[in-house]
Amino acid sequence: MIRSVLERVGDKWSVAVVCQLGESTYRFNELRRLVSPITQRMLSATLRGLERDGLVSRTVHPTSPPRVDYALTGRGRSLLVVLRDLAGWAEAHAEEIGSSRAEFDQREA
Amino acid sequence: MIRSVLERVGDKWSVAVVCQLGESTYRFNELRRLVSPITQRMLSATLRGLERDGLVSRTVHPTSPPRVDYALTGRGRSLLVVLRDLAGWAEAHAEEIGSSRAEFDQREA
DNA sequence: CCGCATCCAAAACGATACTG
DNA sequence: CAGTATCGTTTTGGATGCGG
Repeated sequence: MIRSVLERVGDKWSVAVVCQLGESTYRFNELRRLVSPITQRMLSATLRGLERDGLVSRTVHPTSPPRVDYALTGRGRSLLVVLRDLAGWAEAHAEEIGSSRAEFDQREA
Repeated sequence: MIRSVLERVGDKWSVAVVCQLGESTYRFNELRRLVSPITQRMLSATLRGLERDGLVSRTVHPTSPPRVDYALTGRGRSLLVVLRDLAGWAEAHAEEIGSSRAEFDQREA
C-alpha cells in the first residue's frame, strides 16, 4: 500500500507537475509548456493519476473554447512540502554526486 | 542534473534498499531476502547504481566463500533522513488516498 | 483549446542458466 | 556466496491523427 503511494511520488513527471502547480493553478497547455518536454499523452496520464489520488483538482469551465484549470488540493500541498525537502537534498548533493559518478565511471573504463 | 538525482530517488528498489540498509549493514543474499521480492538482477543493478552515486559502500572480504558487505555511506544516511519523511507522509496519507482511488474508479465505471 | 485512441519503438523487468 | 549473460515478455513513452 505504502509502496503504491511511493510509486506515484517516484514518478518523475508527477513530481515535476506537483512542484509546478505549487506556484499557481494552470491550464492544460500552460502546464505542457512549463514542465517541458512532457508530451501531451504523459501530461494527460499524469494529471489523471494525480487527480485519482486526490492531489490535484480539475475544474472544467463550460465555455467556448473550453477551459480546464488544474490546482493542488490541500493534500497535494502537504505533499509539496515533503517534495521540496527532497528537491532541496537533491540540489544540495547534486554536485558531489556528479563527481562520484564520474569517478566511478572512470574506474571501470 | 537535479532531475537525474531525483530519478535515482524515484526508483522503487533504490528506496527500499536504502531504507533497509538504514537498519544495519548486510550481505548480498541477506538483502535479497529482506527487500523481497527483488530479483538478483535488480538488486545487483540497484546496488551498483547506489554505489556509483556514493550512497552505499561495498566491502569485499577475500575469504572463501566470498563475502561482500553493503552499508550506507554518510551521504546515504543523509538521504535516509529525507526518505523517512517521505515514507512518513505516504504512511500518513495511505488510507485517504486509497479511498480517493476507490471513489475515482467508481465514478468512471 | 483540451485530450483520447492508435500504432510503434525502446527500455525495464523476470526467469533461467552459468562462472569465479 | 556473489554475481554476470542471455532471452523472452511486459511496460513505457513518443508521434500522429481525430473528436468534443
